[in-house]
Amino acid sequence: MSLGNSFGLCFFHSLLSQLQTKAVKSSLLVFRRLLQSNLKPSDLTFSLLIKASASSSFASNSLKPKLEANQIHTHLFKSGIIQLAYIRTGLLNLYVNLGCVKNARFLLDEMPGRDVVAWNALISGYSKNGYDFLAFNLFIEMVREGFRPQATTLVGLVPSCGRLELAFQGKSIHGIGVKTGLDRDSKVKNALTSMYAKCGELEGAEILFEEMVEKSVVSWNTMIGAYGQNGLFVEAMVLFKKMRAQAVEANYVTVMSLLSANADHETIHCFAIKSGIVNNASVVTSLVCAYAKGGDSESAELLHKSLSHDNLVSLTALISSYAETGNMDKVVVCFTRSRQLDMELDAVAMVSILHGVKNPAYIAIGLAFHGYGIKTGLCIHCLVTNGLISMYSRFNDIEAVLSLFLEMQEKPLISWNSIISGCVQAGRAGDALELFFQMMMYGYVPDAITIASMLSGCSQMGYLQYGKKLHCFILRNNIEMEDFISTALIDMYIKCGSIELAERVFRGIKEPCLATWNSMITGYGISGFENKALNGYTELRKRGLKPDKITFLGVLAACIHGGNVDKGRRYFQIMTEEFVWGALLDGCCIHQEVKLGEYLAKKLYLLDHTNGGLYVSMSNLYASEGMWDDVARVRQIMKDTGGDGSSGASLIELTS
DNA sequence: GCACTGTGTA
Repeated sequence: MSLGNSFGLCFFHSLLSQLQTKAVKSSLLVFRRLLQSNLKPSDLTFSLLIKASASSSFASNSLKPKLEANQIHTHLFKSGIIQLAYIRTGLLNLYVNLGCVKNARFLLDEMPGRDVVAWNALISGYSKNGYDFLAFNLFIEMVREGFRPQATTLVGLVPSCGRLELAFQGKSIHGIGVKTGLDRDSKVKNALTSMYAKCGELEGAEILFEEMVEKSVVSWNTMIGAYGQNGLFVEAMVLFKKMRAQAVEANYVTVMSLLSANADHETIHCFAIKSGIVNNASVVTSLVCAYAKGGDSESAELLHKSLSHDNLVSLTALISSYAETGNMDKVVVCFTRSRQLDMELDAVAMVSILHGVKNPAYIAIGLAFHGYGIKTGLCIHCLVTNGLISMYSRFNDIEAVLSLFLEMQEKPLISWNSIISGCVQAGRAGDALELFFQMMMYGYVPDAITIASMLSGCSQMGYLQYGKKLHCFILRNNIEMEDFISTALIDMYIKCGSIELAERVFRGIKEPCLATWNSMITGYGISGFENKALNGYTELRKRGLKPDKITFLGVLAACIHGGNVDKGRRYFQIMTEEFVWGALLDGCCIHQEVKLGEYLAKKLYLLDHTNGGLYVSMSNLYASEGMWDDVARVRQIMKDTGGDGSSGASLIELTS
């Protein structure tokens, strides 16, 4: 009998250890089978059971693994095996992997003779789950109780300092490492390198990296990532080449780090194929994200389909790339697919979708997603509420915006920013100003984004005095003056009638971006400085910037204002010869010039009647003016000609 | 060691 028992157990043990690597079916199922066979599980059985559950519990959002962990916990409790330290730590680790840090904490607190391994498990558990302060406090508690930290302790704790950008605490840990000699451990060195990089102290990272005698692939990856995170993309690539030169084999993290360091995704894709890393799901997901970000939704979708298991991150990237271009039909298709797979969207995906609801024609879809958000509880996230606020403010529904805002339980700065910019965009600068004062009364300090919105509000109302106060605020608080803020500031001074002050701001900028040039050119135009506007255009071209629709409208407005028809005609010719007419048509959407738009659309049709984008632009233009009958008419034409304006397939049909 | 995300200018 006892021999039978040990044979039976051996059989189930080997089954459980196979599950660890395959991680397919529920390990608990195997365990139940074992109990049904009247076998008595030993501590080894439980150890294997816990390990098998832990390896299959990752990347799952569902409740099932958590319930399974609870069941294992119960069995352990009933059999008394939970008293064994190594079993208890295993269970603690399982809870940590499932994100149940409270249960893990309970296990540590009630542990009779807890050892340093248990402390390590919970410290790194807190850190992994983003409870950075708890991780730090636990470390202090551990040291106070007289435990000596190990290399594993530091490896678990140091990432928390990087995430919180607690450089000082990170350095203290580094100090402890030096004192105890633990810093000689290569894992500790890698963790510290990453911490310095995340805190923006690249020099520290470089020193540690150079110091390492034996650089593993993890070390190289860490340093490549360090450069990438700090915007030094060329350095990241150079280091990758060095790594290759030293014959260190790249792995999936290398590929992902390079992708996030803005490396050309097609090149990296080739490299991944050649080195056989392309089968890795994380790499494919990152590639989907890279293609999606680059606007190549088609390639992104192809890659996404090649994944054996659909995952939310990849799907979200795909959804957001469709949403970015306002292609809500595709977004809905992706959403439907996620429902069929029984995948629940998260707040990040929801936000991407809401971002895509720009065209008034899709307002019903926006409302439907609002409903979905309420039903699923996603609306509790302030991320989602901010998305809803922006969506409703795009449609000037300020009442909806205000009620959403009032219902928010916590109102972080970003939500104030959402609602203030929402009011400004809806042309209600007065309300924006009132909210701005309220925000200040609550003790919030405005950031660059608040200021940019408020400046835009001042332009609307012509509040020069208040605009000047905001300018002072920017100077006093050393708020970054480039691009957004300076453009808004210039625009404010122009709209408030002070071209001189606008010029002064403009001259203070070293490298004005296109938007800044545009606002200055437009400003000169409407203030009657036609020549200065045209000089601005020449200067901008000299600097190698590519003018866009707003530049052209600014230049044309300057010519019209100066009554200089000939010059206007000449610039108009340059635009039509060098750039597409379509840019001008989209420009009409911004200024809601329906008549001019129709004229341009006819011209464009003669040039290229297969251009589906033409109909889309016209439909958008009509929609922006609320001319719904005309929108319907254009859509009917699109249907009749078989072009839906976006799919490549229909274009092939038309030309064949 | 890694991927998806909101608020801002013309």
